[in-house]
This record gives sequence, C-alpha cells and structure tokens, in this order.
Amino acid sequence: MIERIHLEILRAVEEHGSLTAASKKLHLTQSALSHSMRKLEEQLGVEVWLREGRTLRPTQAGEYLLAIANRLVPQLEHAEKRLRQFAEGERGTLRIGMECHPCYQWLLKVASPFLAAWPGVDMDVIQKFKFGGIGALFGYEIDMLVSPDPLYKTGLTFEPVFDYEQVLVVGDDHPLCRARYAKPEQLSGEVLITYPVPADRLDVFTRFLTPAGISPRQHKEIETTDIMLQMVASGRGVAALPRWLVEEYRSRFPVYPVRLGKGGVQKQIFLGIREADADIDYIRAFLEMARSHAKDAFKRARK
Amino acid sequence: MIERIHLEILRAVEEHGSLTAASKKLHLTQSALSHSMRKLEEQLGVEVWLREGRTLRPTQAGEYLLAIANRLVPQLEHAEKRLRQFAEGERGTLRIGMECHPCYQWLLKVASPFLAAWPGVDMDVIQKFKFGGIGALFGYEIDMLVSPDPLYKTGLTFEPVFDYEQVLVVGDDHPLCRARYAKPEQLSGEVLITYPVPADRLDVFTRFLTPAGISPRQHKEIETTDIMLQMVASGRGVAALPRWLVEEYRSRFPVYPVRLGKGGVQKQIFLGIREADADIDYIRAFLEMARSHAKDAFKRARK
DNA sequence: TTCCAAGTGGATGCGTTCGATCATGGCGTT
DNA sequence: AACGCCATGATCGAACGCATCCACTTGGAA
Repeated sequence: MIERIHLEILRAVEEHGSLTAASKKLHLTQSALSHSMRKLEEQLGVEVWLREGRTLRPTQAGEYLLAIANRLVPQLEHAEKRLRQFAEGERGTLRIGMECHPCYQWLLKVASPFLAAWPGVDMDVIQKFKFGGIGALFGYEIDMLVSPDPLYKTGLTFEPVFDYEQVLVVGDDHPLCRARYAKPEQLSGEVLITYPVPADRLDVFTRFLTPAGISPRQHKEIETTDIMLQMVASGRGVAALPRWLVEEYRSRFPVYPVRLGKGGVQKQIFLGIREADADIDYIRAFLEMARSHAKDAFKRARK
Repeated sequence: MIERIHLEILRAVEEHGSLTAASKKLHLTQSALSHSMRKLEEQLGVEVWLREGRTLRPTQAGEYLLAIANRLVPQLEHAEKRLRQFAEGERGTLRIGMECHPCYQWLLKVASPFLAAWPGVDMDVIQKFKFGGIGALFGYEIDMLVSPDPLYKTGLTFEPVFDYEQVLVVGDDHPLCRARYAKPEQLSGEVLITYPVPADRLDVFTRFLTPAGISPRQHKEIETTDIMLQMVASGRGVAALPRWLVEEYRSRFPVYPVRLGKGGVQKQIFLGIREADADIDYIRAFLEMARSHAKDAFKRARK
C-alpha cells in the first residue's frame, strides 16, 4: 500500500537531497524513512531510488511516484486546513432550501450581509427536493428551510422571522389602482399572473379566490418577478406578491399594491433548522441577522 | 494527519453502511476503524460522522472528506497498479477518454497497431466522466482525451490527428440517395437517428439544421452504429456519421453518404494530453501512430 | 399498545504486534 | 583518516485485535 508517508518522503528527499535531511523535515529518523521505503519497494517489487554510493537517484518508477506525490500531498494538506476551519465553525456550507418564490426575494436581502460577515461560510440555495423541504431538512440535504409553512415537530425548530402582507399588484391604469381593497369577484374577469407552482400552494387562491368560489378569467405562470411586473405594468394582467416587494419595484414600474379583501392576507416567513444544529455559530448568526433584518424592514415600512 | 486508511474507511462505510461491514472489506477489525477515525477526529477537532444511535451519518466535514477520498484513493490504487506493471517490465496503462461516438470507431483502428507495437503498454477506454473529459484529464482519471472539441489551455496540449467529413446517411431507396448534397429543408419530413447525446453536441443540428431553423419530423436515439445503419438501410430514417465510417459499412449495408449542405460539414478529431506527459515515449508513439494512420486513411480515400 | 428478548453495531479497556527509534556497521567522499 | 550518508539489527511506544459493554432496533407475545 502506498501510504501518505511514502509520498511525503519522496517529496522531502527530492527537496533536501538526502534521507537524513528529509528525516529532519518530517520529524522522523533517517532509519524510519529507510525502513518504510524499503518495505514499499518490496511490496511493489520496484526500486524507487538507485542507491549510487551515498546519493539517491529516483528511478523511472520513483519519478512517477514523485509526480503522484506532488499532486496528492498538497490536496491532503489543503483538506486538513479546511477541516480545521470546519472545526472552528468558520467553514462550511449553509445549504438553504426554499419553498416559495417570495422567500427567495427575501433571502437575497439577508444573504449579502451574512456572506460579508461570515467570509468562511459558503451558501447554497436549493429549490428542488425529492421529498419536500422537511424531508430535505431531516435528510441533511439542506441545513435550513425557508418556508411559509412551519412544522413543529421533534428534531426541528421553526421560527418566524418576517411578517408581511400578500397584496394584489395592478398597473396604474387599472380600475382597482386606487381602491382601498379588492373583492374576490373583481378578479373574475382578470388575467392572474403567478409563479409556476400549484394553485393550492398560492395564497391568492387558497385564502382569497377559492373561499369565495371565484376563478380568474385566465391564469398565467411566469418564472421571474421582473417580467411578471412588466406584464402587470403594461395592463396585461394582475399578480399577487408581498407588499414589501411591490414597494421596492414601484420606483421602476408603475404598479400599485391593493389589499386582498378587507382584512388583507397576512403572511409569515419561517426559518426551520434541525435542533441538533441550533448551536452552530453561523447558523445562530444567520437567524439573528434574519430577525434584525425583519425589524429594519418593519421600521422602514412605518416611516 | 489524514492518512490513506481514513479515506479508505470513509469510502467503505459509505459503500457498506457500517463500520462493521467496512472492517471486513478492509481486512481490519471494527475496533481498529473506530479507533483510527476517532483519533483523526480528535486531531482535526471535527466530527466526521454524527453517531445517531447505531447509524453513522456523515457531517458536512465528513461529506467533504468523502469527496476527497473518492478523488484521491482511485489515483493511489492506479499508481500501485502501474508500479506493479513497472515491476514486471510493463510500461503502464494508457487510459483514453472518448467524448464522441465516431471517435470510438476511429480509435479502434489505431488501437490494434499500437498494442502490437507496445506490448508493455495496456490500454483502457473510458467513456463516462463525472466532470467532462477535460476534468478527467486534469483529475488524472485518464491520460488522453479523444474529442472533436479541443481546448487550448495551460497544462493541456491538443493536437488534430484526423480530418473527416460528417455526412448524411440514407438508404438506397431514399430520394436523396443519388443527390450531390442535402439541403436542411429536405430533412424536415425525415426521422433523424443519432447517438444518444444532447442535440447541442450533434453537428447535424448545430451546423446544419439549427442554423436553417429546421427540425426533423422525429428524432430517435440509438446507441450502436450497426443498428443505426440497419435502420437507415431499411428506410426507417436517416443518420449523420463520418464519411469514412459510412464507406466502411457500405459493403455490408445498402447505405449512401450524402454531403450535408453544399460545402459539407468538415470535422476534426483531436487528441489531448497533459503537457507533463508529452515526453513519455509511448504517448509520443501513440500520437505519431494516430497521425500516420490519418495519412494512410487519406491516401486510401484518394484511391 | 406495551413489554421484553434477541440481534446488531459502535465504543472502550487491555494485551499483542508492528513500526519507529537507537545503536552500530559499511561504504564513499573529502 | 574523518566525516557523512544509507543499511541493518535490537529495543520501545503506538496501533491493532480481542473481549466486553452499551445503545438502539426489531419482532413477537402478553
């Protein structure tokens, strides 16, 4: 078996010229190096060095093994470095699962300060799960789930981090443009634009239209928020989005938020993690930043 | 220090599911595995597995280390194999990666004279890569890449070894059978048979149909050249293959090559190697034989 | 549904084996 | 002749194996 020590010896001998010198670098004795290399040579049936007097000249096999060593040893060293960083909690990948499109928009706002504050932590966002977001959390496919649907179950912890209102978005020449709120039946002749997810996962259906027994004239699915709002702005339809998101886009598009029903549709975003991970520092930090960001957003909204 | 045994243990546990099962594969006891991994964990300060009851679930650090293991251990195993070959006077194994089906047909023609001329060198052909052919070259999974797409990048050398023309293949009762060349629109009603690779990797699409905005009536994928040409011969569709390949099959099937467009689709096969390997004698020899074979083929074609 | 027993898998303490060290010898260079 | 370097044989510590313990899972009977 080629062991790491053999590769290290080859490199050290190449660098320092002799077994004795190499032994000092490797904090072993010259004897140990001699023994182990000879054993390897016996196992493989190949001489690694030609012993010419007191100098060691690599054979062809030795050159080959040296090339292997120069390639693999640095990788091992780098791996050790990274794992030690893991140990200090400063290294890892925070894999975040998303279960809703507005969540993604919200996440982007938290992500950049987090990445700045934790330069050692990478972030990955995953939106496709084999067995749903909860399954992904339990199955260690992700470390954090951003979702509007909390699940209080043993092993997981969900925490609300952001309250918002889901509103209707209309263009500036739309009849509802200046209305205090929209009634379900006022959408029966409209084109409703949503993200491409099943209707039973869309609040505008489950908490607004369906209870009133209303369907829109047409239901279009669009992936990106920008295009969606351009469609709305040009009078091609209406959409349902978080109010804070609409407010941000109002400077770029002539769109208006309209309350969905008299009381509006109130929503929360939850962050879920495994209880076992609750005391990982960068996970705590992410939760903390998510909460404080929510407060800031709230303050801005009251101004 | 991360030793080889740690990497082996990680791989074996991943494969067999438990330390006990892994210990059998590694010809060690469960105790030894437990001891060494715990020592590594203490040295690095990182848990490699979460011990949840009697199951071992890799942590992020464990997953990371497993990825390292899956990359490095095969290289060590291959190195051992090669060194043993050295011991028996053999020279090594030339691992050739293929990125296109016609390349494989071409390779077969070069392989037999090479193996005859270099009895000490084995050959292995690999067609599945995790990170593409270039990645396999860089990652020392292969020593030579046969590909129609060269990549001139530091560390690698690509060299064209064979020019050929990609042609349409039709059966003897096909209207295009005696045509000087085919126009894209003449394929709009046809069944096009190709190897099972994405359309954007097929020249008949990228350099013939797609520029003209044409799609075939149907697109079928078939793995083997023989079956493909039998389909073509029986009038079940048309295919696109190298001209020299079609010429060889014409003695066995009633099939005809037809130029793709007025100018035809001209192609080259490239051989790529690592620059570091450029002066290994049998690699130079292979390149030389590949070039000379191309010349012979050219001469034969002119007869 | 609850309980218990059997079976399985990981952790751990202690004895043995293997590898590193030490001491020494051989050989070539200076 | 003296020094430096590698090789080799005998002693000491670390790693492996054995036996055992403990935790968890499973299946069947109460």
